[in-house]
Amino acid sequence: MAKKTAKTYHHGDLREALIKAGRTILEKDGIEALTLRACARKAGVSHAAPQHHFASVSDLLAEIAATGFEDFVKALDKDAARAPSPVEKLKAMGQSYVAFARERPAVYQLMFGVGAPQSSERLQAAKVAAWEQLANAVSAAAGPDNNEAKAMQVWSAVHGFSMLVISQRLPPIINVPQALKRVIDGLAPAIGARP
Amino acid sequence: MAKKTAKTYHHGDLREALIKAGRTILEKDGIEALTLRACARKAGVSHAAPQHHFASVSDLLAEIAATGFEDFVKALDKDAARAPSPVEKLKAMGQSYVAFARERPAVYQLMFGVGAPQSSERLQAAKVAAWEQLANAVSAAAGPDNNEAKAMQVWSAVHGFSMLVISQRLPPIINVPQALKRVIDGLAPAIGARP
DNA sequence: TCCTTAACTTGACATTGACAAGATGTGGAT
DNA sequence: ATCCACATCTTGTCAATGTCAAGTTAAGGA
Repeated sequence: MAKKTAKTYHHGDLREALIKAGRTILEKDGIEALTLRACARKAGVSHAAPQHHFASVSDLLAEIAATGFEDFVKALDKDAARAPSPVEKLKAMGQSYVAFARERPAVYQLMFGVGAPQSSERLQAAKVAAWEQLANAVSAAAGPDNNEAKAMQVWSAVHGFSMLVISQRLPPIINVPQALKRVIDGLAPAIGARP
Repeated sequence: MAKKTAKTYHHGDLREALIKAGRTILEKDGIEALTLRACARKAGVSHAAPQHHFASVSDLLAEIAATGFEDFVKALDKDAARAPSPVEKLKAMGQSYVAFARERPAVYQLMFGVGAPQSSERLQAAKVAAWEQLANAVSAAAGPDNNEAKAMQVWSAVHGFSMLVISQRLPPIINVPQALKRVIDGLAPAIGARP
């Protein structure tokens, strides 16, 4: 206890319990297993109980995606903190980015999937935090000019690589670690950062 | 007639009709409307008719995705043909790539989504064709060294940008055309191509 | 002409998201 | 302290979906 926020009524905090259950299902059995009813079952409540906390399944998915973004930002921060220079920080974040996607493909898919839900205050906040983290790292490494476009360029590279790897769309010829190294090493030059 | 392949039995060619119906639904109403039964309805057959042509819904989606890849390769080829030099061809293909994704987000999502189906001979062939088209363009612009890694770098950049744009994950600050220009202009330098 | 067999239909089942109506318990008002 | 309004949760139901099973239709060779 003490961690929970609401601590209301019967269940204790069904809202957070459902989000946590969903996150567990997502990481264990993939996104196709992530249903409203499965979350309710895992939380030990009836199939219609989530209705009072989430207007639709999309709202629940948004909250689960938000926890994904929160963990994502933490992971990148942690790895960036170890790096000495801004450029090294940027590269470390790139590595961390791809590693997150490869280790939690289902979560990453939910976070960045096309059909993923848009709204949810918590999700919006988490997305903004992720973006600012990236934009700040790029600014630190390359100066403030063309800040957004440069950040988009970096983001596109690591995001595209991650998506291609986890979506299994790569031809078998590809040496993934070698290609990853090339993508990471290309980040700083792309934004005109002095090494 | 004459275009159809099987021309069998009652319907004429239900297999192709279902693929075409699916493609229409996909582009008109998005991927969430693309169901087996909806395709059957659109083709004017009963809900279980597709069973004899596609073992599961995943197999039908794979064939629809294959048509997407086929159109995709055609579109890139067409735009690349207009460009004079290898580097210009590469840039034209990048533009064409992003344009395809933005014009047909649902099709693109089906083609590259994480949950998208893997098998299907036709899909495999179409994917290989797309990859070779890209690899050849990169080779022509940058020479044969590190061919695959360079192609992956280019692919990651345009794919990541496309996915971010169509998944609505961008902060509103972003100037999309400006960011796109930066991504495209970055392709040739990234692979060490002489302009 | 018949008959094997592919193509298609009808009907069914489990699962899902969503809704409605009832049961339950919490916390504040009196 | 008692009671009541209301949030919380349950039970039951509905339409839609993918899949399967069994029956029906028609095509093309024997």
